[in-house]
Amino acid sequence: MSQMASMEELLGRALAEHLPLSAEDLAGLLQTPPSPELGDYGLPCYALSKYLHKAPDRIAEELRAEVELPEGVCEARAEGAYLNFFVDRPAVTEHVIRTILAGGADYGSDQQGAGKTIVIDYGSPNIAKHLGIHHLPSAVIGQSLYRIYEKLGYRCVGINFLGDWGTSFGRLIAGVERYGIEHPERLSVADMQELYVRYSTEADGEPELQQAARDAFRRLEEGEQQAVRIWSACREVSLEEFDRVYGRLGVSFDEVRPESFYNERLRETVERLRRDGIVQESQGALIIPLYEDGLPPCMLQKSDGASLYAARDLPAAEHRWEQYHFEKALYVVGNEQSLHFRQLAAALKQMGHEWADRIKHVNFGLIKFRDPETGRARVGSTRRGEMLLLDEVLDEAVARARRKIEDNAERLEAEADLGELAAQVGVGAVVFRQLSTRRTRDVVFEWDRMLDFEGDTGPYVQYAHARLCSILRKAGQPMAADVDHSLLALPEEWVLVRHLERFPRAVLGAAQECEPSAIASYLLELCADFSTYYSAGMREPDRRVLCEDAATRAARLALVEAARHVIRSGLALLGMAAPDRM
RNA sequence: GCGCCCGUAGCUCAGUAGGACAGAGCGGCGGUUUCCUAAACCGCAGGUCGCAGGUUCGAGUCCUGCCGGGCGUACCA
Repeated sequence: MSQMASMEELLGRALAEHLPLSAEDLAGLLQTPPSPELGDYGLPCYALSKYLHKAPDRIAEELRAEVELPEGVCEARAEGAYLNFFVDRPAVTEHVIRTILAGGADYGSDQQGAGKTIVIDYGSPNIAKHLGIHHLPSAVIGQSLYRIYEKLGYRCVGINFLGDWGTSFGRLIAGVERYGIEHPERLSVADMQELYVRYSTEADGEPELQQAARDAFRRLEEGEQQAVRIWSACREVSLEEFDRVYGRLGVSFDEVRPESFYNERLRETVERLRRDGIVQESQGALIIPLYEDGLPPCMLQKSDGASLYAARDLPAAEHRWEQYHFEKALYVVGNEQSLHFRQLAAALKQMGHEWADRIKHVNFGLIKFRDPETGRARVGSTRRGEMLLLDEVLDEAVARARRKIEDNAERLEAEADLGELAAQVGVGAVVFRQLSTRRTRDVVFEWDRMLDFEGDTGPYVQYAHARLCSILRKAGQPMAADVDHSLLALPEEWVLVRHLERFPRAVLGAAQECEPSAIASYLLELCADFSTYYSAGMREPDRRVLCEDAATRAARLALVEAARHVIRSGLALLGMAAPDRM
């Protein structure tokens, strides 16, 4: 959808007539003054003085006199070293609101990704274990990036790369055999986890048991029937649980691809690497030396011949390339694996894959827990019982949301809405909390913080949306086809319009940085502006959306409708529901 | 030792390709509900932007060094 040139572009072109810079560069220099009284757009002239060899405030003054104001701009003022522009607010307001209402859910969309594919690897849990709170970041960041890139026109492929292969499954198999479990298919995930811990504990300091586990994994790799039977039973049970929990979070995938899928290819890959002289044997293990890249070697096989996860990532990456010829392949995986992904890219490069640099590790901070004794934060461990289940956290969030909703039950239309609404708000709080902070920061888990519904939270945004919906319901009239936008003259209304105008840029920024928190921050600010506007109408009936004057009311309703669209779209980009009432 | 991430108000965090006086939420104090949903709004208090240099007309933002925390660093993923 081609839109009219933005105000920045128009101003950039006008300024370029008088300056030795391109219209694009000048448009980029424009910023929004700290307060609306100063102007709507501002150009800092400091940087220009090195081209013009004049004092910045003189440049501002001279430009003010010279520049021919483009249509829609009504005044330019020199303010010290800044040249500030005042736009024709009704015209901009009309343009912004019309664009949003015409585009609907498409507002903020872009065609930059047309014809391009982005592969996103997220989720990626290990089977035979519950999904814990530490699985939250990858799942929701990945899902949000998926939606953000999709909005920009990319074809996205979400892949859940299941950890179903590796030495740890040797212990599980050995455990089933050792403890005489006859029907492994009847084990629950909890049973498997317990079995794993039991065996690991027992094997501690027992070389025979450790050896038995290694043997079991080797038997699995060799395709021995009993090992395969136990392992695949465990996988089935795990998959069911993953489906359910990811479903609660609103997370889904296009492909659920187990690591074991690459078992065959792995052999071929290793053979090929041997032929090409890329791998070396070292201390009985198989490695790809990466000294030239300043990295430790990438280890493919242990000295007992069992494969390592790095070995599985190579054929998986090649396979993804063959399937999709991706523009980018994102791996939404924690900080702690940053070395692994640098090795992966370097190894692929050595294998001659030019596309290796299209791989991007979208890292995120760890979820940590406060040690009750030392007071210090550190990564949780299953052994210390610090494994918090994703299910538990969501259950608690939904329960709290439910209580809150019951306090305001009169707002609901039907009893039946309660369960679903509680889920939308409770889960929304958890998802938003994760996505509201820049992804690389570590976070210390705290119940009250994770489940907060007030202040800078998901429910705050959802609440603003519900209020907007409520106004529209109460209006009880269809959206007027033609409204007089000049009636939106309140300062708070102008602030809102400027904010709505920024949404497309927020989406582009979030995509560029792979940073969903940019959307979350945007929404919080937008909703704060709306809440201020809304509350101003509490005291003064004239300032309400549903005011006396019919024409003003119609114009304000259009603004409300536009804001509702944007909040709804923003929440969708975060993978959150936008309930109509709460 | 080396690598990656982080270090902004008591706490949790924003700070847009270096630019107009460092912002928000929580917590604290004080207000707001005959009024479009108070999961809200308004006001007050609170900051040597880890430290020291450097680049620049200008640095929370860029460079170097150091300090503090986290996570990695060949047979886990």
